[in-house]
Amino acid sequence: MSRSALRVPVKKRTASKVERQLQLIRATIRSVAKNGLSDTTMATVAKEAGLSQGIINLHFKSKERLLDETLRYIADEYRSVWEKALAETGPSPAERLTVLVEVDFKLPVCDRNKLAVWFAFWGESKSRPRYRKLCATRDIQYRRELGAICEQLIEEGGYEDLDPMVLATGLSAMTEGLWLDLLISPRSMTREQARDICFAYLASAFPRHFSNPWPLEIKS
Amino acid sequence: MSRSALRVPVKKRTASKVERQLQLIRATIRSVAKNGLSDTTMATVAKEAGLSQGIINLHFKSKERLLDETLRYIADEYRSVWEKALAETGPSPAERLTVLVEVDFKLPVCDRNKLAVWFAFWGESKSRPRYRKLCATRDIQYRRELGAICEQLIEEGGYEDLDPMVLATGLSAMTEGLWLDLLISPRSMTREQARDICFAYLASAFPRHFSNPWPLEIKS
Amino acid sequence: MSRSALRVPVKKRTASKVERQLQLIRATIRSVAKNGLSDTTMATVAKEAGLSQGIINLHFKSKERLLDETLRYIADEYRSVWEKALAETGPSPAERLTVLVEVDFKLPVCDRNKLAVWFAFWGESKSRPRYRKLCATRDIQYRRELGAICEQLIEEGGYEDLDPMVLATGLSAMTEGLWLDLLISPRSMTREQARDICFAYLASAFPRHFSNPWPLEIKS
Amino acid sequence: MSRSALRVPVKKRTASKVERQLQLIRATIRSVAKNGLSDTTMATVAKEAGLSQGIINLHFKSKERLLDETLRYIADEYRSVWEKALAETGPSPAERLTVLVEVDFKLPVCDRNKLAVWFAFWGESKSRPRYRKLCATRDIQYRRELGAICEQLIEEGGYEDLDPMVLATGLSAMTEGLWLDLLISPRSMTREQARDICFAYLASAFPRHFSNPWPLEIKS
DNA sequence: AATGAATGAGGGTTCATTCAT
DNA sequence: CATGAATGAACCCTCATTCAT
Repeated sequence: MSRSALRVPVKKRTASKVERQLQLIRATIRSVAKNGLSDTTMATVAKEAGLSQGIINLHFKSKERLLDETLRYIADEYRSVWEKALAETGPSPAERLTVLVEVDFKLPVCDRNKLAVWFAFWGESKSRPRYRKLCATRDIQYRRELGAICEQLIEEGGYEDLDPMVLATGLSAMTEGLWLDLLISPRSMTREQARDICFAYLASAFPRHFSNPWPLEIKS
Repeated sequence: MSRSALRVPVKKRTASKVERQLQLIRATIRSVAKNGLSDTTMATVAKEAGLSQGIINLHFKSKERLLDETLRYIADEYRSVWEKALAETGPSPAERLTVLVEVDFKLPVCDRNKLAVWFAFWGESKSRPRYRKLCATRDIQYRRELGAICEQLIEEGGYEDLDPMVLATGLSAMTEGLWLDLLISPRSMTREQARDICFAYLASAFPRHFSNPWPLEIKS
Repeated sequence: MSRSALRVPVKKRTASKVERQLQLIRATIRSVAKNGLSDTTMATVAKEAGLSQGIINLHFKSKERLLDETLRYIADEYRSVWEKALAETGPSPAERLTVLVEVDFKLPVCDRNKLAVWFAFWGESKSRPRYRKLCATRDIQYRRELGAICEQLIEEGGYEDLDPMVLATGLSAMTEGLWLDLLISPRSMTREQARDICFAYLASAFPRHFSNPWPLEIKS
Repeated sequence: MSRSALRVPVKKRTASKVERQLQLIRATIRSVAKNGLSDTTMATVAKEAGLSQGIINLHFKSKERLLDETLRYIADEYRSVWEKALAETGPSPAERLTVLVEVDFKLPVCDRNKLAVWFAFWGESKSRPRYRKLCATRDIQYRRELGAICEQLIEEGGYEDLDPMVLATGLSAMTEGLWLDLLISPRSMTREQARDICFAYLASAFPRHFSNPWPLEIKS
């Protein structure tokens, strides 16, 4: 009997290829979080994945491509998470806004390893247009959505002196800044406290839709 | 014709130690901004400074020390800028808050090269406790001051349901997030617009002390 | 004409780990003999081995380790040679002493390249405790054996006024000194003449067991 | 009054040049003994001398020349010591031989720093013809003298079956080997014990002129 | 004569990539 | 597909030498 007769269906082989790539991307995330981007080498990733040295160049053509795909993976995941969350939510802008804030401070988005990866790439983004582009794409979609929701809420709630893009940009920036805090000083805040700081902002801006989530007891 | 007649004004061959170190630190900032942290080498820095390869190890013992000193330089500069600004401002908490926000979005703090350096280091901070420590030191001082000012303003203005640390943390996070936007998408916003997004937040939180800085016209 | 038709027998691209390490150690011996210890670089060794630069750090972690292993290799070889020679010799102390001297002036021990390595390391031994330790280990075993044999011979032959350790130390020192002569002035003496100088010493000390190996005709 | 009028006599300046060179040579000896030849740099020597970096290239043209002069200094000193010792000794060959052995194991010759330098250079001598030449020159003179004395002693004492060059070479080799022992294992022997091992050799070879210097109590 | 800042070639080492197995 | 030995370019760093002071 020939060896090939024993083989599992070809489909499995293709599937396993995607799986391997995912395995390597996840190993990359762990390595970047643990070692930093500049100390992440093909070796650290391969070791983290429990595989051999040459495997990355087999599945991704180069280190550059591996990093690109890793960033794309996180960006795609982020987008699919909030899109799914919105899809499961009713039309109320306040509720939709609540949902958007909440996913930003829950797993799988607000995972410290993934935050480390985000900031690692952001940290290099000025000098690497490719990263900036990948990040920007993610961002534009999100801000557009956020802006639209804010606009609805302003109109619906009669907050005439508010600018939707100011709100969206401010909230988005606050989220990113809080992520940074969670990354750098994880002791100073929990994810829930970070989230509530955003809700406090929303309570200030939209007092008839959001209320202050006291008390928070943020450290120093 | 004598050789000296042909001589162009030559860079000083010797300079004071402090001067050279500053020159190298500034070259490092430019190189990190231009090439990213992981593509910043002794060669790129030396070239940026217009000096030879070996000079860095002469003045700083190692690359590691050069990067540490660069981060410290920026952190020190930041701190001295806002301390000086506060020292020149009266006791009114609203005015002090205004000043703090304004320095964050003016030169020399809100310089795109320096922002690139901040985020480059933040991006590696999870894996490099030394960086985290250096950054944290800067941060703690700033937040304490910010928190104290918010506390005064809350008390003075009768904003009883506001938490000073929530305000301070939120404002600080928003600033950092806006810096990130200015770094990654410099086209989407000016420094002044970014600043006004912060003032919009303050206007929401402290309506009797700050007013909305309309119109902003933030892009997409 | 196909390319493969032109192919010369190619060096194996992969070899067993032990084989490669041995290849590199032998290349190190040649390089130290040819260039001296301080002019032996990773490049000279790699070139001598016909391999690439990075190979040494792949098999030995560092240059330091390569040199350590090289010294250990020679020391181990030396010890195994005289131990084997003694094992093949009968119990007569005079015969055993003869064998020990002979081994010291025959290949593979008395190889000029290896002598060069010995003296290269001895020359650095004062400032490198590691080398001293490696050398001392070799020495102690040898002297102990030599001392024991001398003791037997003294007792057996009734050389009551001789001290075994003085003989052993003196003979051992003379051997090392002759090695130095063979290294520095290879023209002045052959290995056999050097050996016979030792036998002349033994003939003086143990006249009833050794006789003078005349004539030697040593050059000035 | 002109500045030059205040100057000390020119002679002093010339004398100080030689002094400086001596100072640097002595610093080199200490550095080679302490750091080894391959870790002896212009910096270690300058520091050992308490002078500045550039001074060596000022007084010697290069590092190579400094090392040459250092070796020459030690070789010259050695020669002048034994020549002076012989000059102060009568015509008796046994006495002259005694004197030669004694100076080899007394200061300033048998100084551990200087031994370290000797062996450092010998260790590199195979690959550096210049060193070999410098060393050989020293050696030839010494062996010729030693051979001549042995010849006289053999003739005078009727040791007909002894070969003067064998004795001279053997004694000289033993001395060098004992120096090596003193360098590598200073604990195992004193200079006096080493000397007496040589005298034991002479007592074996020339029983009517030398007697055994018991007891020695050499360590293992 | 003496200093020490500056240079730049060359050292050891790392690491992305290749390729025989 | 997968491995890991091998490569070689590029990294950080050292150090002999130069030269303005």
